[in-house]
Amino acid sequence: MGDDTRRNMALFPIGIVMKLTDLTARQIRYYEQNDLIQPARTEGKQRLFSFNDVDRLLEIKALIEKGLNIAGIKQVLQLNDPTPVQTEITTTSETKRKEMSDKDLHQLLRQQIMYRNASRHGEGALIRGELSRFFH
Amino acid sequence: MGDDTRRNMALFPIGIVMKLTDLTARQIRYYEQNDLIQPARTEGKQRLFSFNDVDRLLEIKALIEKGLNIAGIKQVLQLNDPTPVQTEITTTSETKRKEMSDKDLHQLLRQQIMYRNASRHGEGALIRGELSRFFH
DNA sequence: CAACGGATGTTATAAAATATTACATGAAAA
DNA sequence: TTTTCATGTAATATTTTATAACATCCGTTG
Repeated sequence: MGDDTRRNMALFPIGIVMKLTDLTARQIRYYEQNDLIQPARTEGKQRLFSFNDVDRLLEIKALIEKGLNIAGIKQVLQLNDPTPVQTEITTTSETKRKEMSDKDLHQLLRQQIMYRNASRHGEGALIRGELSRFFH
Repeated sequence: MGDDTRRNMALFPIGIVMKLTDLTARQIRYYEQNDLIQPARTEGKQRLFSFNDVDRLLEIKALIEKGLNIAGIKQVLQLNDPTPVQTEITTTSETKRKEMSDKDLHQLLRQQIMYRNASRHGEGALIRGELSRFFH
C-alpha cells in the first residue's frame, strides 16, 4: 500500500482532530460546509478525517491566522473549481499546488492589503504537510 | 517531536482499530483485560489507541493465529513482569524485544507442540511493526 | 451611525459509538 | 465429563458526534 493511500485513510474522529489542530468542532464543520475539506463519513454519518485532512486543516488555520477569509483560503488551496488557471508546464500536482499557494498567498495578501493581528492566538508558524503540531 | 512520541499518541477510537486489525471489540477489550495492551482513555473513559497499540494488536493477532494463548503471548511480548529474564548485553529495548520474540516463539511453539490450524481465518502473515494491513 | 454579513460561540435535541456487565457457547484441557 | 479459555451476544448506561437554530462579535458598507 502506498504512502499516499495511507495518508488518505479516514482514521480520526472529530474529537481527535480538534486536539490535533486546536480548532473547535464548530470551525471544522464550518470549513466543511464551505467546501474547504470533505472528510469521510462512517455509516452513521460521523466524520472521519485522514492525515491529509488534518494537514489541510492546519493550512487553513495558518491562513485564517494570517487574516484570510474563506474565499481567500479557497483561492490559496485552489478550490476554485470553475475555470482553473492552468500553469504552462505540468509538474506533479502536489508540487504545483504548493507553488501556486505561495504565489497566490502573496497576491492575496497584497490584494486584501491589511491583515488583522496575525498571531492573534499566540500560535507559532506551522510546518505544513508535516502534522507537526500535536495536542494542547 | 520525536517519531517515538508520534507513534505513542492516542489517536484512534476502538471502531477504527477494529477495522485496522480485523479484531472484534470483544477481543480487543479482552486483551486489554489480560494486560496485553493498555490503551489510553478519554476523559469519558473511552479507549484511544496509538500506532504502537495497533501494531501490538497486530502482533497479538498473528500469535493468536499461530495457536498461542494469552499466557504464551505474554511470554513472547515479554509482559511477564516478575523476574524478567535479562539478556547479557543491553541492546535497544525495541531490538531486544524483537529478538526475544522470535526466540521465545520457537520455544513456545515447541512447548505447546501442536497448534491448531494456523491460518484459520484465511489471513496471510503480517509484517509486524509496519501497520501494513488496513481495512477489511 | 445603522444595518448587514462573515466567522464563531452556544444551546437543544437526536443519533451513533463505546463501555460495562452478564450470560451463552464451542472447543480444548484436565 | 467437567472446567477453563477465548469469544459471541444482549442489555443498559454513558460518551461522543451531528444538526439546526439562535446569539454574538466585528468589520464593511450604505
